Amino acid sequence: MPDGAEGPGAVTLHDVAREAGVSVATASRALNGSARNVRTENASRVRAAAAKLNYRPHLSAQAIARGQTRTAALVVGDVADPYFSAIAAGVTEAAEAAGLIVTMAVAGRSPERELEIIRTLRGQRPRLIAVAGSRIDGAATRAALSGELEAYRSAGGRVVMISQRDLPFDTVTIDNAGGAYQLARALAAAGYRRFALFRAPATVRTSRDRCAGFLAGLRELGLAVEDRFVVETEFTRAGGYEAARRLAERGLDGLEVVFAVTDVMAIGAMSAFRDAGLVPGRDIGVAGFDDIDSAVDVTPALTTVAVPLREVGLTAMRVALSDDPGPVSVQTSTTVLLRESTPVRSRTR
Amino acid sequence: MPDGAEGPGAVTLHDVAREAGVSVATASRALNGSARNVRTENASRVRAAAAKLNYRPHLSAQAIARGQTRTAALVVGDVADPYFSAIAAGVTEAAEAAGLIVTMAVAGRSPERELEIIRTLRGQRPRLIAVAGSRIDGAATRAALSGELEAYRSAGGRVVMISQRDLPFDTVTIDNAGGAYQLARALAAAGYRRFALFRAPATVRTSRDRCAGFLAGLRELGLAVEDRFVVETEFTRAGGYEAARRLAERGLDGLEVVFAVTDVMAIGAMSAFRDAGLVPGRDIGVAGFDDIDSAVDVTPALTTVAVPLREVGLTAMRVALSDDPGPVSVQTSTTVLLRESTPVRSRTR
DNA sequence: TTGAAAGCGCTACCAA
DNA sequence: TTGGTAGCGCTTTCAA
Repeated sequence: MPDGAEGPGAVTLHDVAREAGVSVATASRALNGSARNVRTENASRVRAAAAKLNYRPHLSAQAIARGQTRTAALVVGDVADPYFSAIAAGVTEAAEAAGLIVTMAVAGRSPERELEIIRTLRGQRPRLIAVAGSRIDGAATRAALSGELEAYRSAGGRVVMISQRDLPFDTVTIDNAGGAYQLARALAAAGYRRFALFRAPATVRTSRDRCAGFLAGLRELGLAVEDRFVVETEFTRAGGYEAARRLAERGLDGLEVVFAVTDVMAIGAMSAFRDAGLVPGRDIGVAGFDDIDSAVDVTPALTTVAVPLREVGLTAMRVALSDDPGPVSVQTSTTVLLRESTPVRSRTR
Repeated sequence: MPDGAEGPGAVTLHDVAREAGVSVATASRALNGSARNVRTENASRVRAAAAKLNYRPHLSAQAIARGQTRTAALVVGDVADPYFSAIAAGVTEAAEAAGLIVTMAVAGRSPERELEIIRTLRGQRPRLIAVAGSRIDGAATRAALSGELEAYRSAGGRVVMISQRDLPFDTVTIDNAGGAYQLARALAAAGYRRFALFRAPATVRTSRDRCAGFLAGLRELGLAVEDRFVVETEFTRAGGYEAARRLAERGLDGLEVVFAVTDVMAIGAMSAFRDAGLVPGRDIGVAGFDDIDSAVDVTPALTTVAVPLREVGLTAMRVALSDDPGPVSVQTSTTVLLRESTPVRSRTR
């Protein structure tokens, strides 16, 4: 009893074995091994003893002895963000179905923090590491990150990147460019001609892909976004708010619709427009991307590109738990949802 | 190399020690122990070897050897729910600040699942277990849950319950009754007299406390809620939607405002009212509880009772990591926020 | 079917 | 300051 002050310490297999009057080996077999080779009577004695003492096997000890854990590690940018929490929901659901415990870490959108987290997580020897975060191009940490994950994989671990295809690991991507492309066409078909683009710094892949897809869609139709209507801002609600505020302040000047690269930003933008006396959906169209839960609850309901976030999480786990060795890449498709925030424009011309 | 097919296996301290030409003891000291007692030259050799081999200490092995882990366990009802994800954000933030890894499990609002999860989690030997979920009264699992947690605590673990005070452990509660009480008074002061109540089954503590507080607030003013306006429904957006739909179908019949016990339900209700051709805030007032992010983004903005969710998470961790032995109970206060969904009623009478 | 004992990767004590 | 070594709680041979 090393830590008397801290309480009696947890019950060990030894205690159970003694209580049941068998050896630890037998107790181990009865509880967590192939119970087949244990006499029924002994097996039930052991189980009774375990129940009586409220025994739980020490997972770390099992991990050491067995040489593997039953843990899945998940890295997200921010749990409180519905984008990530929906993915996390999918991941945890699949993990629990597979009998794995999830350890989750929050990188807070910082590549340095992400790297540090993965270093630590690797020490857990999880069965897999799923990384959901915006890959930042040109981050100084990229090589280190890749090396860390590579070392983990070569030691037998599985890596799955969610929504970031530029690292040589299993990947579940979202068709960001394709979805934005379709959105551009849909908005054009609804009569919109003068667009603004709210985006994150170009180093954020997700943002860049969505922008590129959107612009490609417009270009095919002979349309474009004027430079002064391209606003670079933060990847948050506040960023969207701020961008819209600036725009409204300056005057819309013929602008018809804003595409913000995430719903969260779009919702911030709607709020700013309203605060500036503009009615979203009437005075200015607004579209987002992701189809987070609240997209249907804002008024007017937000036009967006639906991403099956929970399913992305499920898929990531399926990929990571499969036997397929080579870097697999799964692309989940997206769906344009036109809602009241971008009503059909009847142009008179 | 036991598992040749699976890869070379992870680098161990032995490998590092050999590479550096020192004993494992020295390597251990240089890397994870008090580096003071290691000759500078050796220390840097070891660090160099560790870096070269991309070594990460096996956390499970450390846990076994040291007799304790650096893990915090968190149980939530549903990660994708903003209520829980905000709490989770607070918990993870505090955990990471304390150098703890978070393992998170989702109970899916089922007491049985919650119990099973806690059993498993206990095997992790985390430093603490934080349980954020709606306590269900009369659940058959209550005693088992309590026993499980008690066993964990008596073995030196810390338990903190979030928003549920009926178990004998450290607790961080939300002033559900008080907040609802204040809300009732505020609505009455704004001129409302005829109320509806959307609540979860009475066995859900949070729901019950909020209802009780609300009714107490009304009662003090000589007001009440008619039985036919008390709707029991699910604790979700769909539940709120359904309740409002039924109400609208039947006819409001003088009803002035609905208090739904969570924002998520209130937002569902707003949506149903709108679908029934009623304008929330004009034809019918709506109020919720929690002040989730989207409460300000719906239109009209939702009147609610703000709960400092992230802070609840932070506080829970602070309590659990403190030395204070006795069951501590911290109550976080709430704030009524009157918004456009319940405009002041000018009664002409 | 059982128990003794050798590890698993690491820490920490004890001697040197 | 160092290395040898005895554990930590568990699994899994290997003999009996």
